Amino acid sequence: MPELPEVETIRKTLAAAVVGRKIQAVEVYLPKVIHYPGLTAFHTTLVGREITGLLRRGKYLFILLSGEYTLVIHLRMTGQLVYTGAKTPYPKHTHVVFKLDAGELRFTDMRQFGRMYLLPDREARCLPGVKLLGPEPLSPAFTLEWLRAKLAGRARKLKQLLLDQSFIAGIGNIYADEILFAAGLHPERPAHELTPAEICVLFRSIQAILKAGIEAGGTSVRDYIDGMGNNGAYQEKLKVYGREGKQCLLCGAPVARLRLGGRSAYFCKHCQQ
DNA sequence: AGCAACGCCTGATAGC
DNA sequence: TGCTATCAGGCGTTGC
Repeated sequence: MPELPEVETIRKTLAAAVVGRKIQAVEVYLPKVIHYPGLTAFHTTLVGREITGLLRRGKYLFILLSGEYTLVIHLRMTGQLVYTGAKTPYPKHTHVVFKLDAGELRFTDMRQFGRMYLLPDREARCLPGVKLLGPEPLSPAFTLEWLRAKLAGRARKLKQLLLDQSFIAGIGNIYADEILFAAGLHPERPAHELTPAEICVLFRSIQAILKAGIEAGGTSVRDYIDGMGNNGAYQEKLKVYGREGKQCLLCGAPVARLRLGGRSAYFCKHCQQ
């Protein structure tokens, strides 16, 4: 599932292929993907525009277009955005195709959760899901002091706080588990219980794990591929996610799993007290 | 306000 | 073999 490192990898790999390309036609096979505007406006607004850049905010991808328009895309669980030659047959679950002056940009999504919004630049930043995002964990806005202040007085469990996009932007289930393992912190620890030293380790772990994920080109554990259709490599570095019952790579104890807010949390009972 | 539960979706897998 | 139940989980919505 595309989290911050995956969306960042898609952004980088796609930018090399599509920036400077012109949109010549758009095909929509699953209209509900287009959340705004209506289908007719979606087509007429896009055709003829040039892709001028790609930005990422949290798990959102912003495709910047000439004339100050932005196509905002959220891939949710199984969305894929791939640049390919026009002759390649459409894979299953291809829902939107942007025909460019060279090649095509295709959106496929098995579970149909992904969404697109086409808006003037100013309004794109005001989308409810975007406006409410917390700080970018790899930006200067994210500091140890900020984290310390935000954790104080929060009774929530650490894992659920890390997954809250209005707290910090871009962390999903896989990296949340890996971050907490790297920090040696139990996923159910109430946020306000952390000592200054633990907050410092958590802060460093958030940045280190996300950076490592980006350097590896993301985690291809199920559906994720980058903008050129290639797998990432971080799945080979996962320490706890998806490893229930297997030996902890630090202490050898079996990796445990518990359910938190309807999703799995993998952790080591010995290393994360 | 803060937080938990639910619905959306298809395919892989487990169990009978 | 073939059926059904369960699970994967981000996020907008709803309700406590």
